[in-house]
Amino acid sequence: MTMQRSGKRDDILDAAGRSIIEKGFAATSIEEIIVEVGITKSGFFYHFADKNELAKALFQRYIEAEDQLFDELERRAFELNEDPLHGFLINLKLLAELLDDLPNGHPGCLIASYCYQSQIFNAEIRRMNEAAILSWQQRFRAHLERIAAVYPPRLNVDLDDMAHMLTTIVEGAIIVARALREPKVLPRQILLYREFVRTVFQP
Amino acid sequence: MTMQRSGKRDDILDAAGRSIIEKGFAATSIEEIIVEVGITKSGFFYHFADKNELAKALFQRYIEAEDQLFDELERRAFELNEDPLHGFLINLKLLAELLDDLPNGHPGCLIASYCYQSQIFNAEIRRMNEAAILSWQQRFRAHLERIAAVYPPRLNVDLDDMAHMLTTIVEGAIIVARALREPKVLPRQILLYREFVRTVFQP
DNA sequence: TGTACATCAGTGAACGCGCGTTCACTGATGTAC
DNA sequence: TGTACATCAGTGAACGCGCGTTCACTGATGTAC
Repeated sequence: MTMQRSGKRDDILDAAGRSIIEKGFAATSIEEIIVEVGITKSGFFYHFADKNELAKALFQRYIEAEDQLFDELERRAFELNEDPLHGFLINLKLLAELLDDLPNGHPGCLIASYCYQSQIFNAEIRRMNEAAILSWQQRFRAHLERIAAVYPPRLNVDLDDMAHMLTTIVEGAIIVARALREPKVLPRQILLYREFVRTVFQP
Repeated sequence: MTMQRSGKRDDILDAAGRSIIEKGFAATSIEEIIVEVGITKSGFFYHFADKNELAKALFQRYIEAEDQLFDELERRAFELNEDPLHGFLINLKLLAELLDDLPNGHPGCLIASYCYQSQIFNAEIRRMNEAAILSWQQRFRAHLERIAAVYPPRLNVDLDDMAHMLTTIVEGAIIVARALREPKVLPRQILLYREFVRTVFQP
């Protein structure tokens, strides 16, 4: 009989993630995390060398989850059809539906949350933040290029800007949705972006 | 000979604003503010009852400046023409140019910065945040309604969503621009939104 | 014009609390021989 | 199978520092009579 994985490390990451999204990293104390998880402070420092290591681990875990999620959505979107435009439009629809279901807005918040407190993190985390946004940019840009090869754009728009626009809208809509306490803003903005993409490319 | 206004209060607000946008509110200490301004800690507490009052005053000052700025841009955009669509397109162009010039991204950041640390502020500040976003929403929505009355939209889009989209894009683009250290993202995204508006309404 | 008082814009010293971090130790489980 | 040692996942107590806040006081300017 093998020992059950205790998973306290993951519990710490869960609790920290929730709190950081609510209050920011600086305002989230190790004390409150360990109370929620049910360990002592020394238990925390067994898992993480310092508070910055916690931020890093949380960010890594989040980016991996996000990448897997995008992969999965793409897979489902292109499963039953091969047209790049149609597939991307389905992809966006699925993304909107997913973010509609998620209760507290999706974790994408972390990027913005970190971004607004960048000076308290070390350079490594700032590089990770940059890399994450660039990888999404490239992912979206690849879609748009495949589309443009088949459907010449009817407007003179820059594909890089179009790709950045999706990241921009997701991050921005999370802020607006939180500030207004209207979670629907996020899926609705994604669907509006979808209309824009359709208008640009559809004959 | 009247005494020159010392303006230490404004100095405090300036220094605090800069630091909060860099590091967030919780990570900005009163200590570092007073060092930058050149007063003692007690001097700080002469001007503000506590740290939350500082946040509130900063936010108020920022919202007033932002409103005046939008008023001014509208005035200039509609000075030489009366067409609602043409005027709004000029308005967006002016906004993009303005944000292109501003060195550190515009202060719009504060909204997002506060939003991501909302739990450390009191309800009053959260209400102010909500009110600010709603007032922009109404401002943009009024433009779009005037446009739609003259130019029936060629796409089936919701005007509320279209209005929210501008706020969304500004807030989101600030994040992307900061994370990538590419300030041009902000003006470019606004111009892309402008293309969208043009496409929706222009015959 | 002189005096008394009020206000403005702070100073200086002290406070207690909570924070992140350290360090020596421990009890339960795993591994080698 | 028993024993010795190693590792894992923490505990408990203590640390010093910096934070936000308080409070009695002050020197310069403004105002009333």
